[in-house]
Amino acid sequence: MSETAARLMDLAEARIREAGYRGFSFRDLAAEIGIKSASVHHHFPTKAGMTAAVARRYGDRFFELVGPRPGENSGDVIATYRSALRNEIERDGRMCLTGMLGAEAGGLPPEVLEEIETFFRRCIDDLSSRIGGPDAVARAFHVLAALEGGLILARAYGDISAFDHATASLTAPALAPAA
Amino acid sequence: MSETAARLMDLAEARIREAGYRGFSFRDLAAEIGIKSASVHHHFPTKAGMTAAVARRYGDRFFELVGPRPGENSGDVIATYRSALRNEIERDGRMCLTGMLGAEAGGLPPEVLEEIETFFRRCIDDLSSRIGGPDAVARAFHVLAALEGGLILARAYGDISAFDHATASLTAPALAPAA
DNA sequence: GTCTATAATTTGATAGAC
DNA sequence: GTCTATCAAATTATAGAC
Repeated sequence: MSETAARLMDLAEARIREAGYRGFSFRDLAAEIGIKSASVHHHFPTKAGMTAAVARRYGDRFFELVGPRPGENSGDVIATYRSALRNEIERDGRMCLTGMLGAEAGGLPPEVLEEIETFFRRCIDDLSSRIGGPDAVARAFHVLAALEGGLILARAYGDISAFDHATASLTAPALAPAA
Repeated sequence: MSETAARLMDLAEARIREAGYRGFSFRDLAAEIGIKSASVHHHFPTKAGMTAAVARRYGDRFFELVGPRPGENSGDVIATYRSALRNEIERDGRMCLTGMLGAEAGGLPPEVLEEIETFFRRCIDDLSSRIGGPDAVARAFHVLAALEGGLILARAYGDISAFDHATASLTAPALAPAA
């Protein structure tokens, strides 16, 4: 992949995380790096295809980032996921790409939807297998939901501490909620 | 408010929950009820203003729906919120309106953002005061995040059981996570 | 790989008649 | 309250020269 294509994907990723699938245009991306929109189409024929490629790359990076380390325990896994997603909003105040596109799922081209579904299935598979125990799958769903929802709250509040409040109990389950 | 205006708001709400703020147009709404887009502008001068009105009405309905009942305990409150948000995806497979707009926060007109922020603040205030206890605020954040994130997962999976898995532990905290 | 040029459509919004 | 007519801008995409 050319460096121009990579820069275009970087820009598209940032815009999608900021305003969603309909929140960016080829003209925007082109202008930002000083080329024309027709040249963007040379690298990515369609917007749907480009978005699917961005989502796939996002997933690849994510799973490399949260990959298992020898000797970890289940608490480490959740903290790793939490840290990875917190980093998104800490960097630039934006959503997780797949969280954004998951919310918008009903209005997305099929090829994008497929990438999003693949990403989340992979998350649940990975998380649940590393958490282990009888309720591992449900706990994986819960962790992922709290993290994505925590990002939404932090966005709405314009304050990262909303994410911290929302997700603190995930990594300290032993001390957790009492009625 | 005229019945036409109410129907337009209903349609806008459904579209936003499906594809976000940029996922609907005045022409779409107009066509669906058999009028012209110029007539929509008569009821709602701007798209941003209409969306803010839709968000406000959504919040008013929501808080009426989850309003406190005498004699409830903290478990009831969470179950009430859970049921209210589950109902969204159960009805038509769509997101919570404010969850969608919260994710898109970075790309929204200020007047819409303000409504979203107000909604979530009110949620946290209400939830935390009814949950009570020393960690009430953090628990309120956590509950709300898990519910909104649960909706995202259900959308991405195209399966409401993702929401159920993700949020089941919220209403049974005593039996919850063990390492 | 980038450009000019252009097509076909959609968008938010306005003016003014009825 | 709805219409026709229109606007200026933006959008995705293509053809073909350089």
